[in-house]
Amino acid sequence: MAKEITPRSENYSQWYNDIVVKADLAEQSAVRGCMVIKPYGYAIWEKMQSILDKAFKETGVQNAYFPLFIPKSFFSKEAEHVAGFAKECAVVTHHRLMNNPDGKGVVVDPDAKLEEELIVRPTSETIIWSVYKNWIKSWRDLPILCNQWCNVVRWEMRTRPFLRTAEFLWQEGHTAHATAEEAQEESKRMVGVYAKFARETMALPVIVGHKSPNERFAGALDTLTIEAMMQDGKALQAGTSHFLGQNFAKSFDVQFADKDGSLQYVWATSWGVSTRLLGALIMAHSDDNGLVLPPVLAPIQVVMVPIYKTDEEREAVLAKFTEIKGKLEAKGISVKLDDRDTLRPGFKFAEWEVKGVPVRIALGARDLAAGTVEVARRDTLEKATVQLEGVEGYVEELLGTIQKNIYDKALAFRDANIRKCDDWEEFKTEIQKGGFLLCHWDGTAETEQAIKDATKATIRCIPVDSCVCEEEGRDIFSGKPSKGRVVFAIAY
RNA sequence: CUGGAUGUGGCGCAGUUGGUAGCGCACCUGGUUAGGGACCAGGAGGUCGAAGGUUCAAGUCCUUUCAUCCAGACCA
Repeated sequence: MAKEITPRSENYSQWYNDIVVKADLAEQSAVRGCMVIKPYGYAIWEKMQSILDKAFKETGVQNAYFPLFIPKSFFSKEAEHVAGFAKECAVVTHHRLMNNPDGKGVVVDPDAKLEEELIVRPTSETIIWSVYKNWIKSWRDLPILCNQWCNVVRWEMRTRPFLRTAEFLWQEGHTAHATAEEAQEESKRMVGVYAKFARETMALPVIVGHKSPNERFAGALDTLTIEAMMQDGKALQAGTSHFLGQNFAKSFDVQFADKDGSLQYVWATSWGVSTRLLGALIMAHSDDNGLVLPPVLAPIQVVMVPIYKTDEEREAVLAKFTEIKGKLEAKGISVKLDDRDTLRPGFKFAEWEVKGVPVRIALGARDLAAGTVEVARRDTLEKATVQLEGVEGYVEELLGTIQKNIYDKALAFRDANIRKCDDWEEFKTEIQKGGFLLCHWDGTAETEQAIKDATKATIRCIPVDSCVCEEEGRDIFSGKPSKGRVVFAIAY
């Protein structure tokens, strides 16, 4: 089985695609720009979902579900919002097919044209706010904290597995509050949930910050983001949390009677992360041998590969493995005993490596005689011979070590690729090398746009919890005064 | 939408100046193997993206068309 992966250094895109395919995460589908997420890839997504979902619920958020289709009239109520999404919407115009009169296949029945077209949701703000209008009458009804796990469709011109697909899975939270402060706090709380998840679960050292006005969500007053650095030095927006002000409340006329009897528009937030997180995971941690999964997210944390020549040896090894497996599972560790009799050990080693399983245990007659076992770790590819007795404790500790090591490695990489830059000429060449540049910015959209036009670099965020750099300086492009540095990078 | 490229067994590819399709991997059978992607022997599987044209003869030449990939443009 050919599983060679193109080295990162040769073609980063190809390297990424290879890992997606060869680690058995996803494949291309018959529909342009849409992918099939395979069981192994989906299992990782399910782990992400369960951890995030728990974190959401701890903050009082409840899950709900809203329609896939949005009447065109709903969608066009918020002017900025529609401007942001209009170019990439799938539209339902008919509701029936009929046999082709010329006998070949089926055609759309022209008589089944919808009076009002339906938009396949690119995001659900509009349909949700049309519903919230009926839910909200009094200050006692607030806050409303809903999240939905669903798919959305954005007809992107160019797609890439996980990073940008025409259809993708995500969660979108939509909250309604009585005051601006409360809404802003909610928005901050949720970006905090994302940052904690990215760092502790995905081992991704993200930077939290505000988006510049140019990069904000269509219809938001403020957008908070977690920005990650990929191994080619490019930035990836991994999650966002928006303070929507009263824009949607006003567009959908959502008002409530306040304690003092006055009628007020509610304040809103929305926040989301998507299967793009899987793309971030792949690009941040993988190496040229394949996927590297942080133990917390790995569907299989430990794989056992038996080595034997005879049936007697096989039975003895499998019996010992089954015993260890029980002990590991008792500690909550997910274990796969690869007892396939048709494949050789070397093949299995390579296969599980491509799939990113954090720990591999190999056991053969030689080990049984010596009372030892071989434990290999995916992140460093190191192998150790350890005592069979108590190996479950060793493995449990190792999983924690690996989780931490993957994070530390990514953090060291990120920090090695962040630098300050105060000279425009230097900026133009440095930014092309990848990595983040911390530069002064005068706060204007014009400057930001000019820099983007000249270099393709955008302001990834105005950091609030790492790389914070509040100091007086002069804008790298315009030379105007600045109160602090922001993060510039070329992004996915 | 702009460039560039590619469509040939499941996957990856070769196929000279046109002569009726081949290789590697995977698959099936049998055997030997087994501590880093095994080996030997045998076997099955394709009207070469689609449509039309030139020709005695088209995977190969011409026209049209469809699809995909890469780089742009685009993208909360």
